[in-house]
Amino acid sequence: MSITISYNDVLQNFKKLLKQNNLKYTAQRELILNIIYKNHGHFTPEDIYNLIKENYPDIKIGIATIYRTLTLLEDANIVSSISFGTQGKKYEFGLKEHHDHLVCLECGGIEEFFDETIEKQQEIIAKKFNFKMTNHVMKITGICESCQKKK
Amino acid sequence: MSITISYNDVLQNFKKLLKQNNLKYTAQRELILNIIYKNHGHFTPEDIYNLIKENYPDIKIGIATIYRTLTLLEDANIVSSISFGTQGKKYEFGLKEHHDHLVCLECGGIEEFFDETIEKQQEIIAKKFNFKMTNHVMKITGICESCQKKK
DNA sequence: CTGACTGCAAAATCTTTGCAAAGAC
DNA sequence: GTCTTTGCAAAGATTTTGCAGTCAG
Repeated sequence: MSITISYNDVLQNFKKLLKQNNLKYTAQRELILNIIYKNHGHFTPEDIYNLIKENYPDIKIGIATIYRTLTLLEDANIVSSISFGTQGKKYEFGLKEHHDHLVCLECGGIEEFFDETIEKQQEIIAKKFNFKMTNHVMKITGICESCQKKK
Repeated sequence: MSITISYNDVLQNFKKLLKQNNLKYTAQRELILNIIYKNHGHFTPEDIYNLIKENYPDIKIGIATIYRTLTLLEDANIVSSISFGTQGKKYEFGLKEHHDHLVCLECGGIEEFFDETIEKQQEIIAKKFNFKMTNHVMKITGICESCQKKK
């Protein structure tokens, strides 16, 4: 479903990108990327902040840096975000194009899926409206299997 | 594509619903429903607030009432909302189930579409994951036809 | 060195809440 | 009259920004 890229490659790519844009490679930026890459999952900026505080108590970091870095990483198509209305966004490693989400209303868990039919159909729709598609989001909300069983 | 319901029917339905839930029919609630129904389109709470201020200068209303009423109307499945990350939500008349959206990044305009293939595929996916779907959102972002022409 | 980056705290957004006064029934 | 609703302003929650000090290259 998706090609696995080693962290080393990801990091090299990130460094190259920073250099190309006259940006600097810093411990904070690396750490944020590292956390998103290694903890496969979906994180709010606060999640990432807390994870860094817990696991790297020596590193000084502010929440603003998390936001700034996530914006940077998203612009660079290294991470992507999924929005939760008023309750903010969650970020994950990789490009949004590659999959969509099933979001559980009960536990907040997220499952991912990729569906060729939906991908293709989106392109057909965009074409029909002469719409130049740059992105798309598909989110199915409901109750996940394990939360259904709990009851 | 959708059945047209007269405003009178909508209003009667709303009144009945209020009564059933021991809620009161007020000028503010009616006005908010009215605006969403008559101005076919997508509105932020602030849009609605401004429209009321402009068109009904005699009515006193606070932004909190708009939020409270929109929540009420959404719970009652009379209006639905579409989320824009940090930048809040837009509300429109009618149920979300009936269509999805094409959102222009340039002008912020929204076009609606309904696609049978996508609707069905969503159900297939939910079933595959044993996921009890209660709702879904599909949003295609990009540049709309008229904004492409402007350049 | 120089300009980019950072943390901090303050500001900006958007939304919700507490409360006394007003209004629906 | 009773109980809900309202407007207001204050509080929350999340995100962004200004700035002086720090750090990468």
